[in-house]
Amino acid sequence: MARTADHDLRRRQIAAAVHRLVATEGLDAATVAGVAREAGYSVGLVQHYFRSKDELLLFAYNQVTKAIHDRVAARIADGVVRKRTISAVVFDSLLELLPIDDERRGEFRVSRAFLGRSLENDTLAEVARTAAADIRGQLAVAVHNGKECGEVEPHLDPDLAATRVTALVDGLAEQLYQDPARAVGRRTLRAAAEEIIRACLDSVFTGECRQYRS
Amino acid sequence: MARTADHDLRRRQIAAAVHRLVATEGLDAATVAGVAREAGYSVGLVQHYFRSKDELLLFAYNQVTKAIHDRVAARIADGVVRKRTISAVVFDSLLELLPIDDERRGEFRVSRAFLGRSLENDTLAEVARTAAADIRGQLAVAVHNGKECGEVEPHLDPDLAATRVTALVDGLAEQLYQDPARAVGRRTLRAAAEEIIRACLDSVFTGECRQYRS
DNA sequence: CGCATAACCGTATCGCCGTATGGTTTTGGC
DNA sequence: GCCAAAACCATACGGCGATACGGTTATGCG
Repeated sequence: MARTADHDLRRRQIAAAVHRLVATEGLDAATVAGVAREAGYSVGLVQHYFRSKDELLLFAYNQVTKAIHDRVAARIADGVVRKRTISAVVFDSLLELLPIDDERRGEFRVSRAFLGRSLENDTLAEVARTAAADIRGQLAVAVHNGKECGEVEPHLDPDLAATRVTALVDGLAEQLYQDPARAVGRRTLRAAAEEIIRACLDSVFTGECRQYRS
Repeated sequence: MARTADHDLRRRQIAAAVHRLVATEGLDAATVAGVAREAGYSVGLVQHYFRSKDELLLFAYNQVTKAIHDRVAARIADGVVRKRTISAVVFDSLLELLPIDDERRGEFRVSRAFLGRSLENDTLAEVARTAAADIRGQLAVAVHNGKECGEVEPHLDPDLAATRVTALVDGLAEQLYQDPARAVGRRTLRAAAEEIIRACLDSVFTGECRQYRS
C-alpha cells in the first residue's frame, strides 16, 4: 500500500536523542530543531511522529522511568534466579538508583531535569509520582516477602519501611550527584552511602532467611 | 546630588516577585517582562537593578536559600534560649525543611525549580551545593555538640550522621511534596515522616543531656 | 507497471524572549 | 531655584522557538 517504517522504533530513536541532549545540555536545549539534528532527522519528521513538543517530552520521560524500572526488575529477577537473600537483592537494586557511573549519572540528570519541569506540568508530575510509587511498591513487596521467609519481623510495616528506605536513597543520590568527590570522615561519599543504605536495610531485614520465595 | 532609592530593597522586591512567579507558574514563567509586571515595575527598572536575567535568577535563588538558612538558624537560636535538648531542637529545625504548609510548599517549589535549572547552570549548581553543605554542616555541629553534653556516643561520626539525616529529610520532603495526601499504613504521610525522622534522630542522639552547651 | 499513501523534508510564519537605547521624571545638594 | 545625576519608563530590535504547510520521495500492493 505504501512505504512503511517501524513507528515505535522511530519514536524511541527520537526519545534517545532527547535523552542525550537533556543529559548533556539540559532540558532547555531540547528544542524540536535540536532534537531533530541530534537524532539525524529533519524537523518535519519529528513532527510526523509526535503531535507536539509536549507529547515528545512526555514520551521521553516515560522511556527513562521505564528504563530505570526495567533495570531494577532485572536485578530482582537475577537475585531470584541465584537464590540470594531478599536483603542482598534489595541492596543491589537500590544501588542501581545511585548516580555512580557516567551512564547512571546521565540518567539521573535526565530524571531530575524532568522532575524540575514537572512543577509546571501536571502530566510530567504524574509520571514522576507513578515512578516513585512504583519503586516504593516494589520495595514494600520485598519487605512483605521478607516476612514470609523470616528475614523481616512480622509486625513491621512494609509501607513505612519502603517510605523510609526510598527517601534515604533519593537523598543520598542527590548528594552523590552534587559532589561525587566529597569525603565523609575518611570514606568516600559513595562508600558512606553504601554503608548507610546497608545499615538501614539491616534495621528492616533483621532475621535470617529460612525458606525462600520470590 | 540626585534622586535616591534603597538599592537593596528594590532588588529584594524584584526577587520576591520572581519567587511568587516561580512558585505558582514555574521557572519558565519568570521572564523579565513577567517579573516586572508581577513586581509592579517596568521592564526598564528591572534592567536597572540587574544587569542580566541570569544575575536576577542567581540573586533570587540566593535569597531563597538564605531565607531557609535563616529560618533554621532562628529555630536553633530559639532552642538554645529555651535550653531544650539538642535532639529536640534538631528535630524542629528539620521539620522546617518539609513542605507541610503553603508557605513551605512554595519555598520547596522554588528551590526545586532552581535545582532543576542547576543542571545546566554551574553558578546555580554551586548555590545548591553550598546550601546543602550548609545544612549538613549545621547538623554535624549539632551532633558534635551532642557529644560534649552526653546526648551522643563519643565514637559516632558527625559527618556520616549528618549525611544520613539530611538525605532522609530531603527524600521525605520530596515524597511529601509529590503526594501530601498519601497514607502510610494508617498514618498520614506527614505523621509517618515525623516518626521516621524522630526514629533516625533517636539512633544518633542516644544519650541523656547531662550538661548543656550551644 | 503504476499509483495511492505513508515517510520524509524545507521553509514560512508568528509570537515571545532578552536586551539595547533614548528618552522623561524626580530630587538632593549647592 | 537650578541642575546633575539617578530613578524610572516605553519601545524598538534581533533572534529563536514551536508549529503549519506544501511539496517530494519511496514503496507495498493491485
